[in-house]
Amino acid sequence: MMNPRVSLDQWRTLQAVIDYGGYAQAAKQLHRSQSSVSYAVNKLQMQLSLKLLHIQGRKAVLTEAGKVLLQRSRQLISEAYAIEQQAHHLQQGWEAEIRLAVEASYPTQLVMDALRQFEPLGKQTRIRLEEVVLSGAEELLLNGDTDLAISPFIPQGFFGDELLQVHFIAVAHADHALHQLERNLTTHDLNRETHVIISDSGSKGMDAGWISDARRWTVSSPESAHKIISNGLGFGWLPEKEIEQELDNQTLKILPLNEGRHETAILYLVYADPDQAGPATRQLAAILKQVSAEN
Amino acid sequence: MMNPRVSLDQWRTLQAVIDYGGYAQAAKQLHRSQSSVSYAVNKLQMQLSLKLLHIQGRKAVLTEAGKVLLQRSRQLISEAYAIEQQAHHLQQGWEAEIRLAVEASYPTQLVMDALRQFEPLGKQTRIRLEEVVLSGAEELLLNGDTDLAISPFIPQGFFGDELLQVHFIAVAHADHALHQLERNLTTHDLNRETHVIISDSGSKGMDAGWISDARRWTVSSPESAHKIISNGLGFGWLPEKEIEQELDNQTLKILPLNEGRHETAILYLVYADPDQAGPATRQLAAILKQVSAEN
DNA sequence: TAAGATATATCTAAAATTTAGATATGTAAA
DNA sequence: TTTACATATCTAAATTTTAGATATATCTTA
Repeated sequence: MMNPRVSLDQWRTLQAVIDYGGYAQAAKQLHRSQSSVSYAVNKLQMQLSLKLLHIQGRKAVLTEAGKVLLQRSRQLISEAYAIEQQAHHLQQGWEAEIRLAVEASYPTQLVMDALRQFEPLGKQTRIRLEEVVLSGAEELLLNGDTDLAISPFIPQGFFGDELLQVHFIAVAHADHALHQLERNLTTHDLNRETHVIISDSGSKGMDAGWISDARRWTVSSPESAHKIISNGLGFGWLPEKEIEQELDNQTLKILPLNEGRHETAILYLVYADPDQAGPATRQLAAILKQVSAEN
Repeated sequence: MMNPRVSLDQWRTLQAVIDYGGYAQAAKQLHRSQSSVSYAVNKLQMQLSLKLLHIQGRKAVLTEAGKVLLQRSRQLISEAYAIEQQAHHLQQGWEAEIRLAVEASYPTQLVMDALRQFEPLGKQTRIRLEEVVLSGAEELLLNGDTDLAISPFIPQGFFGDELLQVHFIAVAHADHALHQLERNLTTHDLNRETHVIISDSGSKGMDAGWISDARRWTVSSPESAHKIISNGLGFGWLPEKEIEQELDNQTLKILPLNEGRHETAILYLVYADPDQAGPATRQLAAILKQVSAEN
């Protein structure tokens, strides 16, 4: 097995000799005697059977081998230190990992903004991000497979805060048949065309839209739905924010429905367990609320 | 400054407890007493103010924090060990880095084959690969900026071995004007067409081909030349190996020249200094000769 | 070129850390 | 309940590391 014989302290001492410009200076900085520093470095060189420093005049200078190994040892030391930092964060209750489930209609940009803000505060906390659709978040919450979820509803027995309202608009490509009728559309009109709907990533199979549609395409992400509709292959409800530009330049047009032209989905931030949530989870939750509110 | 307080030995001991299934077993494997192992792990937990193990029944089991930190500490230990390995290789004279300059007309596949063979023998030796053209290798050799070079000639005062002969063939795309004449070509014919030549990556500016060409495109790599010629935008001499397929399927055709239809470039493996070359450099040189000979 | 200042090397005893061995305590299996 | 197994703790011994004193070497400067 791997059994390092050189101690971190020895590497650290070597670094100090170089960084502070000599054995004596290193000794002072490390609050140790010069002979102690000398001992540590000599032992290191002895163990490696390799000279890392040579005395040039009366100054210690790195050999070629010394340069190479010093550089690697710096990484080693900082990794060792980072582990201890993480231990400290864990000791204070910081989680090593947060599992976050995000409903796909929640704007990706906001997730990214939140993670960027969280990162420096996150103290070594990894984020495991899962994108889910509709009841997908609920399923993860019920199974205890996520710590936080952004979901369009709050499952029974859970707590959550409103994060964001997403406005869905019924649209089709400007060239789509539904836009050629030039009158308000009826259910009958819609039933003759391909309806693009987003399927559920959970296993419960709750579908949005009219389940009764004869002709429909089911896709697993809003991006796919968007792409299909933008290509004129069907109609459907898409998040307002995502299609602003296409509405502006008239590639997509709002369907002239009598009702249901707009649908609003409210996205909630749901905790797996608000009491057991650690400080990192709370921190991330706060940031998510903030970026959502700013939006 | 970063000053780890936990020693490698402590992390190593924690690992042993887990890997060998208990304090007693770890002690046996580490040739230490059970109380010594107990002491090391306790000190570790004390220093981190964090429980890493808890006793379940009469067995030591990792806590959640313990799992996270153990995993990271494994990396730490193996990095520490790797540094010592590299020290050993350096001690034996293995170079930390080999700088290799390769003439672009040397087949990339052979470089890759050689590096793949070298890697396990290379003992932590990094390779710095530079692709050069014509006098580029010479310049690096003269400036001491490379250890090994694959070059089309051996600069004054250097030593080298023949590696490979590269056959260049004068070609143009089948649809190219030069192929429509259906007779042997004259210098005059060539001068009316675009000649694609490879420029020099050195600063001396030795160009291959006829410097006198009125119409010529100068490119900095054989790949670019190949691409241009394959697109019918000019003619030029390309390495036989690289265009075998295109000659077979007749996209490229050999120019019916009276002379100079073929040109042979000999590539040499040149040492910056054969006496000072370390074992890794010699090893790599041997592999390069071998893969070149097999070709 | 000699003296003083600066820097590393080495020696020894003291201090600190780590280890082993003995024993205590607690759990699981027979 | 007894036995076997596993970790915890205590103390003294062994080992490692440290400090302080001093030696040796180099650079600076007069």
